[in-house]
Amino acid sequence: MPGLKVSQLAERAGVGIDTVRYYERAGLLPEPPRRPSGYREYPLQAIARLRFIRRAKALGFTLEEITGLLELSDRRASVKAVKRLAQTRLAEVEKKLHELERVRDGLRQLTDACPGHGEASNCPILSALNGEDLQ
Amino acid sequence: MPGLKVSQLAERAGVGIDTVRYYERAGLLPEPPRRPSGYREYPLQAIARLRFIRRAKALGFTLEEITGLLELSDRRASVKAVKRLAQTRLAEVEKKLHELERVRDGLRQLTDACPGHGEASNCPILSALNGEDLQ
DNA sequence: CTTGACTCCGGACCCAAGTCCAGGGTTTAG
DNA sequence: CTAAACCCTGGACTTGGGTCCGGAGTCAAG
Repeated sequence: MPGLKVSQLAERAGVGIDTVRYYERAGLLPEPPRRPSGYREYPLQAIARLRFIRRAKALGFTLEEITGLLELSDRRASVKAVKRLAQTRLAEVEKKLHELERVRDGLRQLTDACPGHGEASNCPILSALNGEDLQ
Repeated sequence: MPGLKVSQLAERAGVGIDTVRYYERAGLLPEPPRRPSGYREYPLQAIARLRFIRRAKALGFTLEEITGLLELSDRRASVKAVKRLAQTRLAEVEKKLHELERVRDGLRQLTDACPGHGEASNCPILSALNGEDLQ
């Protein structure tokens, strides 16, 4: 009883129809068999594959990285490589996190120091952007 | 002694020449006077303005937000509005930070649980992406 | 005066990850 | 049988922040 149409697949996987076709072009989703009319007929596993992609995206993997993950998964290849990919991604996330923490601290310092009224020349935010040190 | 050429301005502000011209088109940098030949001649303040933009970008403001900041600064307008902008940006940063923390925790849990060897079917990372709960 | 470095302009191109469109053909419910 | 709803393709467009290109004009040193 397989034989999902693209819209049914998209529905059940929670993505757009165009996204399904885009993933196919991008090599994340294998080309499904076609009806004589040209309509794509997806097996039920395609749903799982799309959900895999969605979950990986939620963890911040790019489509390129997900392609790698899917290949590893398909080839039943070394768990080592999978773990490496996840660790790499984790390191990136941590780096980004630290950058954002720096930014947050800078903004917090500035907004805390700003009285919220008065002359622009007394605004520490503008002063900082103008390169004057926040003493 | 003002009269910086575009390359001199770009150099001293630490941006590319095309970026200077792009900022002009985008309305962040006022159009400078021209020589009869058409060459732009920048006043020294232009350096400060470009550096302002760089610093604001480092705090994660978009060019659109920076345009607003520059206007407020130019109009010597209410410090209140400046502070509001900074607070909005701070809130966005904090939101993004929390998202990334969630992602980090997810990845960490997965990489910690993964033995790093053995069969793909035992890999908690692939299992999680496949939608099996990490018990 | 010539040469090489600089500048001008408009427009094309880049990245990711889709989204939208037109102009066809197909399927299905009534 | 017909009309609505679906599907096909290829290609253009989106967002943000630039970057690159080509052909033509200009400027400074020797």
